[in-house]
Amino acid sequence: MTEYPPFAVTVDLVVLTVREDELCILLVRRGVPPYHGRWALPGGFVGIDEDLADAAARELTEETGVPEPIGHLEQLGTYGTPGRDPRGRVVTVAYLALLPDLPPPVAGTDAAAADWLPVSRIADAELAFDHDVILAAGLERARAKLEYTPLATAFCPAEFTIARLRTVYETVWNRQLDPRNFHRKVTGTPGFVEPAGRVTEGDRGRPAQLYRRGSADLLHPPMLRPSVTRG
Amino acid sequence: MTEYPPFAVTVDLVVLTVREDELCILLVRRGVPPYHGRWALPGGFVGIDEDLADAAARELTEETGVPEPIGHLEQLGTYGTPGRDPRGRVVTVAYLALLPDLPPPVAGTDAAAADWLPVSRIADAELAFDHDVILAAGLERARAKLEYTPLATAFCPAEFTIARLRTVYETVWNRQLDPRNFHRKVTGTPGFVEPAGRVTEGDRGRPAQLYRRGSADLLHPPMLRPSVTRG
DNA sequence: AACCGTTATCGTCAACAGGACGAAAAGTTC
DNA sequence: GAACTTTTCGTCCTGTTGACGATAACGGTT
Repeated sequence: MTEYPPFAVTVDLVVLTVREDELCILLVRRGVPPYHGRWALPGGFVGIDEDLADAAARELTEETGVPEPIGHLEQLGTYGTPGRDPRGRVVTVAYLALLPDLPPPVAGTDAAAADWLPVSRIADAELAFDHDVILAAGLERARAKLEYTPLATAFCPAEFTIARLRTVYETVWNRQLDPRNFHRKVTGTPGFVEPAGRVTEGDRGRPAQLYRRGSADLLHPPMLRPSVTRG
Repeated sequence: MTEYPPFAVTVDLVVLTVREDELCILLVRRGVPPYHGRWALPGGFVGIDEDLADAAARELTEETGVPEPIGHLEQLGTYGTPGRDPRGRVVTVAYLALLPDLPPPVAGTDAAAADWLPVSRIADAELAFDHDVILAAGLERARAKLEYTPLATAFCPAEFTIARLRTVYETVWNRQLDPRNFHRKVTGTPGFVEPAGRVTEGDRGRPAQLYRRGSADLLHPPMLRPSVTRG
């Protein structure tokens, strides 16, 4: 293998959650150069005998403390422009994680701090490396996938109400949805959700039916974003 | 950089086209070990100072002889499971290319032969490395993207008829579509196609209006695949 | 208990989109 | 010219969707 150019390979994570009606991302403040003191996506180098997905899951567990099977983790894209990392030729494989609301994260070894930040308040050029580009790709992927997959359920706990699911859509899409039409559409899409048989208690208003994620992994028909420019 | 594990990075291409009512993929027969004599996706190692997308475009031009701006090229996914390449730890970034029908390719340096093969006739375990998995991902990506993007036009020459676009959909989806409803839907979706002002000549039947690709890169409403199981 | 605010859920109606299919238009082939 | 092929427009009918009224079922207040 000495005949081929040597690269370093990392994984970086776009970890999204919905908390308090805001779409938040897990960021770490870098404790070492380069970009010392800047916010960055959590991530790290891939071991020479480690699978890419395993490395992503390992980093996710390290940063959040949650076991893997919660939420959703998928590959987002790979970024390897020469010069994107001043330490040398580093290719990073970005992963997108969608998680339910969790307790605050713990700082890792290389990170001075780790916290959930609302994506709406992340200014340009605030992030290390090309992480702003990766974040933008993750956001667009998440918004698109809510349309034609049941992945909004990954932002919810195991049992959730239709209203909770609706706030997920409203938060990620930044659009208000009609509660009655949303309820009809979600319960009418086969395999999206299935009733858990229990209801909420203690909240204001009428108790709501609880649901679990259904068996479909593609929505037919899809949940189309409103207010798209049509003819 | 010597402190980090050294990887080799390659690009591999899933190059699809529609020819003679069949979805075809560009494959090369390997002329060197490993997998000597087996069909494989075209690809190669990324230069230490080369961008990933540039490497993909370079390989595409080398194998097909077409300049880049024709068709469509996008990143598909990254595959890096340890052991997928017997030469060592190789991470490959797969790209998906959609091209109009082209003349037969020329064999490259490392390839004994290169040719278009109908995807329907590729048997299991016929491909080198994990290229069968990458091919499956490329096919599914292409099928899905025809639904909500105008990428079917990438399979067509610069000017094309609605009927030509319909055969693209029918071939990629392997489903028959009603010519009248398809015509209404395509011409009614804003930004999908725009008339070129000219008509075909010399064919059988009534001459058809020629169209170019429109300005939209997302279809509203999308072209939904028929015969999906609904309630 | 009576009332009110809040939230969940069901129903109604009109507009629109989409599949099935008839029919006319405009060429080529024999 | 007759037959055939292909494009393009129109019609009918059904199902989906957005706007919104109405009712159900709770907690809190007087």
